[in-house]
Amino acid sequence: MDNLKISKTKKVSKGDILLSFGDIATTAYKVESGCLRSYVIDNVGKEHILQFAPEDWFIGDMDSATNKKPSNIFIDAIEDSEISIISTEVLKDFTNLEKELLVEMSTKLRNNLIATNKRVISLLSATAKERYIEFTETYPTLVQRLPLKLIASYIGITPEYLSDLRRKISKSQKK
Amino acid sequence: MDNLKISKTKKVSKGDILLSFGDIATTAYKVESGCLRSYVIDNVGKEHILQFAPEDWFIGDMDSATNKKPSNIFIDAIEDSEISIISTEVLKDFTNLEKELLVEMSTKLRNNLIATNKRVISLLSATAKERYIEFTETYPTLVQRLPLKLIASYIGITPEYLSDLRRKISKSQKK
DNA sequence: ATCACTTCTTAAGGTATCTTAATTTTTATC
DNA sequence: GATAAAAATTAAGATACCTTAAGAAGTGAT
Repeated sequence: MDNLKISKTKKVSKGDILLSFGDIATTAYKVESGCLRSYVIDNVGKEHILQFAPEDWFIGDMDSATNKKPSNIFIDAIEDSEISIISTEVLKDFTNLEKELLVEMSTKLRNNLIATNKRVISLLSATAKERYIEFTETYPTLVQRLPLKLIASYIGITPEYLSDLRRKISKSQKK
Repeated sequence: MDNLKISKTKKVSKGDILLSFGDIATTAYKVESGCLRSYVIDNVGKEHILQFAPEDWFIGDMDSATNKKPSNIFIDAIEDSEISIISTEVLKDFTNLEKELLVEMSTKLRNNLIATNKRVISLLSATAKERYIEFTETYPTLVQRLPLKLIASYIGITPEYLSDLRRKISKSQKK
């Protein structure tokens, strides 16, 4: 289950930017240790996190890599990390790939799509509080590990409001 | 580009339900004419539309079909439609599929994932007004064709508020 | 054409979530 | 271990969007 062409690993420091708005993505990343994230910056300059990628996760801009167009997102390291670099050549055209790799790709794409669909459902139909609780259940280790403001950005609320929610939640649990 | 096992077509009437909450999905649908939609019902009984499927689109519950678990969604016809029924057996395990089919699947999954990611970005970072304008640009034919309340549900707002937004938008264009 | 039904509009008041800003707590650095 | 820097908390006021409700305008069936 690891047939993607992978370079030897590389170390990056917290804060290092691996992909910027406007770049055309030619590589994606597999995180060996540490944590990366992808995010957009909206019209009013605010960041919104699309993905966290801790150990064993992949991260990249599939749209930019597939369609050779300038990226709308940023990818950076939110912890000192060790990463493998993966060429995204394969994404553009699947016809010449080996069968084994195709099976791996399809499986990853399918699972990613299922997860992303769940996130859409959550954003459409759940309150901020519900989304936060979902996040803690889905990513219990990340909740411990990441600063509150990054979690707030991922679930689509401000850090101030998440702080508030946490207080309310812990208050209601004490009874 | 049409190697999925497809039955002969079937006619369904507006309002017919093809998949209900709690069902385990064993089929997906390709729409030949008309339009289907998928949606969830939230904690307070409100519908949220996940997808519209007009002509030539596929629709189904990939999570339920892949993992053989009860669906969280509904699929129904929002117009009288003609559909082809596709077995979702293939989704569970890709290892035994022909290469050609794998290429087709991967491509569809990749494109779907790119589109779904864009929707997440939009829900996280755009206002209701911006999301509506995006929708009109992305699906100009659907805007004409679908009732306002379904569009509102898709972009994550109430029909009353969308009606308001439309008025404001047309007012600002008249100047 | 008429009646029922659904969709759309409009408006008033309400709520979830945001903004701003000041204070406290935690973390990192020399 | 002191100081600076970053993160988290708290609170007050603001706003985007929702709820409710009532009327208007379409749409379909007889």
